[in-house]
Order: sequence, then structure tokens, then C-alpha cells
Amino acid sequence: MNVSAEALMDIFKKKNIRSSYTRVRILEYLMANRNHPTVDEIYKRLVGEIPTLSKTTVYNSLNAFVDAELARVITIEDNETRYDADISDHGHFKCDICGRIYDFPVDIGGFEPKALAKFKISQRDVYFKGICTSCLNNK
Amino acid sequence: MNVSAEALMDIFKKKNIRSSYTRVRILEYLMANRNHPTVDEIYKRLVGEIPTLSKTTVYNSLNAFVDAELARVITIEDNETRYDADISDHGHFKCDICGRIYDFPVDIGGFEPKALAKFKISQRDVYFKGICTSCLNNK
DNA sequence: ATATGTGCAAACTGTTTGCAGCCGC
DNA sequence: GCGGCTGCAAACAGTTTGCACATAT
Repeated sequence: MNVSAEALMDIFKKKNIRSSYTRVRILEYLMANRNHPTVDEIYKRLVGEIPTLSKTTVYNSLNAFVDAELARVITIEDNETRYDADISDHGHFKCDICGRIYDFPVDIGGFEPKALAKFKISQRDVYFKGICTSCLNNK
Repeated sequence: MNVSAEALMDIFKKKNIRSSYTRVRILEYLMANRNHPTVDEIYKRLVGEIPTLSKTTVYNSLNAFVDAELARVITIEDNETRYDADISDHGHFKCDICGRIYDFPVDIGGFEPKALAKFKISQRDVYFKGICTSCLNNK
């Protein structure tokens, strides 16, 4: 997926968050790389093109994106926070061997348990772990 | 739920992990308090009765329990790891207001997506967030 | 007797905060 | 011009590591 800088600036305007060169680049990266990167991965990758970039800014920007619902946080691993520009309902599978995270469709609305009938649910996450096909075949 | 120290030592033997007074007390606490405590909560609570207790030991013990499948890690929040002595399949709901974590039954096996048909799935977590009934009524 | 748990201090990692300067509107 | 973003350094929190000693089998 490729989105122009203008389109991204439009998105920012629509979500009422201020635009900037850095934010455009970070959101662009997040939308182009659907591999659920960590802050560190985003930083390391972009600092080559934006030498003055700081990790603080990456944190700030991502938090702004999450607040504006342009991205969501993935806490499938307890020691690293990952980000996903796809905010539609879907599950995440992490392979214990290669570490890759796969998206998978899941009918999350379908299994609303009776126990939560009177709860206000605002976020639903489904995390699976195990070994992916590619790693299963490569041994 | 109340489990005797002897029963806990039996559990350790069965799982091939060494028993000790500290471990018995930690697992006992985890089984009696199904509120998914953090390491800090366990430590603060037990150090009163076991003055020499260190956080390192709480970490060590919990990791041993997780390896032995006596407990599972809950990563519903990105900044704190919680532990649950109930390793059967069930979902977790965290209230954004009171912070409480509720268990709820969910037929996790029931929504195995085709996309993961050839994956080896070893762990399934379902995390919901929102506002619980009690907080909805108290405003 | 030997392997393993315990607990102290220090190191480490990911994240947040305070603040001066710059940039977008 | 003003509010908000940027980025440096420092602070911070949760967790891990190294090691000497104690304890379980």
C-alpha cells in the first residue's frame, strides 16, 4: 500500500492532529509496513532518512496516532509494544520461532459472551501463539 | 479456593520443579487470589509474612510456574505483566476505570480461522477492554 | 554431595518527563 | 504569534543478570 504525503496530511486534518514532516513519514512507514513494527524498528529504519529523528518523537507520534485511532497497540509480547495501522477487527498470531506476526480474520463480534452482556466493550484483541507453517516445514 | 501446603508440594513434584517454602507460599497466593496479580502485588503482599523475600525470587518462581504450566502470563496491559493460576481457556476483560480484570468464558477453539489451518497453535489469548457494569452504574 | 533456589546489588531495556527551541497553522 | 511538535538529557519502572550463600533431595 502506498499513500501520498498529501493524503496523509488530509488524514491528520480529519483526525484533528497536527501534521508534520516527521509524522507523515512515520504514518507512511506504518501503513506501508504491515509487519507490526516496534518503536525501535521504526526509529532505526527512519533515522537513516531523517537524521535528526529522536525516539521520543516516534513515541509521541505513535501515541498521537493511537489516540486519534489511526493505529492500535499490540501487546502480544510482554516486553515490547508493537503498532498496527490496521484498526479493523482481526487477530494476531506470533510465531515463537521466526517471531513474525501474522494477521488473521476473526469474527470477534460473534462470540460476545453472556457474562459481558452489561459491559461496555471498546476494544477486542485476540492473540495466538505457536509455530507458523513456514517454520514447521523448515526443520 | 484453599489448597494445603502438602497438596502444593505434590503439584511441584508432579511437574518436576523443586519445592520450597517460598514457592509454596507464592503458588498458594496465586491460587487463592484469582485477581491476576502483578509481581509487585505478590511481592508486597507476601514480604510481610516472609521478610527475607526478594522480588527476584518472585520473578524466578513465577517463571518456573509458567514453564511448568502451573500459571500463565497475561499481557493485557503493555506496562505490567500479570499472572493467572487458571490455565484453562478463557478470556480476560479489563475495566479502563477500576482496573479490575474479569474472567469470562469463551469458546476459543470455536473460531479457529482457516488462515491458521496449517499453523501449530499452542496458546490463545482473548483480551477485551472497556467499562465494567459496576463502573457504568457508579457514575 | 550436588544441584538448585534465594536474595542482594547492579545492569539493562523500554518508556516517560522536563524543558528549550523550532515549526505548522 | 501562538500552540503544539521536536529532540536532547535525565529520570523512571519493570525485569534480568551475576554471584555468594542457603536449602532440598
